[in-house]
Amino acid sequence: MDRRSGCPINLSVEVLGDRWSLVVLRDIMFGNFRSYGELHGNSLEGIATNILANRLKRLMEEGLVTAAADPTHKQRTIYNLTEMAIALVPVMVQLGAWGVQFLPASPELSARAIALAEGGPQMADDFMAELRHLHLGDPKPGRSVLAELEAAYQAAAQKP
Amino acid sequence: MDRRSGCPINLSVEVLGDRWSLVVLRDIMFGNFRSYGELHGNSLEGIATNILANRLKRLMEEGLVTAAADPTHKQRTIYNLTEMAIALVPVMVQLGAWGVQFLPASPELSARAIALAEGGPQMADDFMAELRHLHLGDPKPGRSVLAELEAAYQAAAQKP
DNA sequence: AGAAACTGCTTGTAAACTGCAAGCGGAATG
DNA sequence: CATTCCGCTTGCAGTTTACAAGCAGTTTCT
Repeated sequence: MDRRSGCPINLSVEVLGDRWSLVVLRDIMFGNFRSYGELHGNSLEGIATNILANRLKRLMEEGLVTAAADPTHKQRTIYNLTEMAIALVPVMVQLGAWGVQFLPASPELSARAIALAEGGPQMADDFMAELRHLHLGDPKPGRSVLAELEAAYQAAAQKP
Repeated sequence: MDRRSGCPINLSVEVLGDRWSLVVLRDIMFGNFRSYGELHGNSLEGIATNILANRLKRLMEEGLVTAAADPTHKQRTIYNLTEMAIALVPVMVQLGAWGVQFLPASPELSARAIALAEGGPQMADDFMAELRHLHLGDPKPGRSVLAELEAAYQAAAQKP
C-alpha cells in the first residue's frame, strides 16, 4: 500500500475517492442491504456486477467491511460494516447535506439527508449506535434512526 | 449532464468522487494556492500537469471554482472558490478527522485536521467567513483560521 | 428425482480515465 | 533579444470503468 502522502484528507480520498465506494457504503448503511444480491438488486444507480464484486473486495481489504456466512443460506455472504465504516456517518451527513443544497437532488431521496442533517450530532450518534447493533452485535438501542429515515422518505414520497 | 440518480450522496460522489478533485480543492482552501503554478509546484502528492489542468476545468464546469485575471501578470489566472466549494468545509473537516483516526496520517499533516475538528462548528464557520473574504471579496473577518492552522502545523512540525 | 430459479460471482471486450514525460506559444525579465 | 516564467497541450502506455454474457454450486418447486 504505497500512499501518495500522509495528509489525512488525501488518505481518505485514496480510500474512498472513486465513483462507487461511497455509494456501496451508503446502500449498506442506509438501505441495510447486506448481501451481494440485495446490493445489486436494489442499486438505484444500477451498479454492474463486476464493479460491485470488486468494490466489496476492496472495501474488505481496506478494513471497512467484513464478510460473514449466513446460517440459513450456505451460499449467501452477509457483509458487515466495521467501526471504521460506521465512523463515516458524519461524512455521509455532510456530503448529503451538501448534495441537497447544491446539486439537483430529487425531493424524495433528499428527505433522509434533510432529516439526518436536522437531527444534528445526537441523531448521528444514535444512528451509529444502531449500526453497531446491526453490524457488530452491540446491544439494541432504544431509538431506530433507520425507521425514522424510512418514515421521512415515505412521507416525502407520498406528497405529489 | 446525465446523472445516475437523484440521491444527494450519489450526486456528491459524481461531482467529487475521483482521485484528485478533493485534493485540489484542499490545496486551494487550506494552502491558499491560487494559480496553476502554485498548485502544481506545491502539490504534496505530485499532481501531473494534464490532470491538474483537466481538474481545474472540470471544477469550473461544475461551478466549484471560477477563473479571474491577475492584474499584475497577464498570463496568470487566479482561481477562486465559489460559495458551493466553500460549503464543503464541513465535509473536509469530517473527512480529515476520519483520516486522522483510521488511516496512517503523518503527525505534522494531521495537526491542521485535529485543530479544525477540535475547533468545532464555530471554527468551521469562521474559516468559511475567511474564505469568503479571500475568494468572494467579502469583508475581512477578525479571526484568521488559516493563520491558526498554519501555527498548529508549525508547532507539530517542530516537535521531533 | 429432475427442472427451474437463486446466489455470488467471473470473463470478454470496448471505452474512458490516469499517470508520466516531453514540448510549446505567449508574456515578462534581464 | 535571449532567457526564464507561465499555463497549459500532446503522445503514449497502463489502469479503471462499463456493459453484456455466462457459469458453478445451492435451494426450491413440481
